[in-house]
Amino acid sequence: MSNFSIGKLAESAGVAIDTVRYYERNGLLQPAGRLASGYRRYGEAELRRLRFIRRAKALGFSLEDIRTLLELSAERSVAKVKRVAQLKLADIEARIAELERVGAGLRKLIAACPGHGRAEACPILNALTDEELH
Amino acid sequence: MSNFSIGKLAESAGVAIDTVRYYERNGLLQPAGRLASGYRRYGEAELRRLRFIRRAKALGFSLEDIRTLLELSAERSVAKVKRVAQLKLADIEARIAELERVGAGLRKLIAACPGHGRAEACPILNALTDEELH
DNA sequence: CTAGAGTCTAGACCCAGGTCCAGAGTCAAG
DNA sequence: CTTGACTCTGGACCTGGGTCTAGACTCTAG
Repeated sequence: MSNFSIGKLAESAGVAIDTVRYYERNGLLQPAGRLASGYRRYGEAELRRLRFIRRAKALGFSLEDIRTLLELSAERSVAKVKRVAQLKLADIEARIAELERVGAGLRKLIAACPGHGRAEACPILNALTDEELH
Repeated sequence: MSNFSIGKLAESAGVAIDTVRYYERNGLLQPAGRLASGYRRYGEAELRRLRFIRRAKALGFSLEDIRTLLELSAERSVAKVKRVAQLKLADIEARIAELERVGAGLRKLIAACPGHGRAEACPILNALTDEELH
């Protein structure tokens, strides 16, 4: 262990090989060490870092956010990490609120639609056609 | 009224001129009538249609969805319109649920983070680094 | 008539986050 | 040694919903 190819790394972390190279190009992973042949070699540290990225993505962070988190993690800035997480949470909550708003509008229209009859009686079509919408 | 340029149409509907042409290219608007000069000319019907598109977008429909809605609207299929709306609502609700899940995870980590001290004591960093995350 | 505003087209470019490709070189098993 | 799997590179391509550009033409107010 602790000395494996990009294929093994990718498989262990559950991402595609191209993704690993993409992350390297974009500064999320340090440039990997190379064999004489030019093949990349990885150790446990890179695997941990790649898994960190995958988990952060699952928590809703963008790759840009994750670059920041990795820096903060390296400098062990707990306060800043917490702040970044709070901003991301606020962002997620805002997106939920917007979807709730839109969903509520749609739900109301659906409830009022008989589902048959004249198009003019369909509140959904009317909402899309009429002048006022919220 | 009922005979205006693309600029007037775009302004009346609250979209950009390029967007009007983009919609035409992508089948959301019928190819417009033309003057001898090649300039597009529009009437009230196109304005209504463009506003329909704008409102549907505000309700969370994709342009693909809207193409469908416009067809259904033309054939006055109230039942199908309602079905499309229900599918979209289900989609929105699923997105909300996913964001709720992610937000809850993040909120828990933030609440448990003291915001200072050793990096090892930061549950956010730990969650990103440790083996298990749901 | 002229200046300035409006419009035309095809096609490039933007965002994020990858994915895929060709052509060449390398590694490991048998 | 051979064969098949693996890896390398740079660059093109993808999604969705537009946005912008260049260069040419047209329309309108004064």
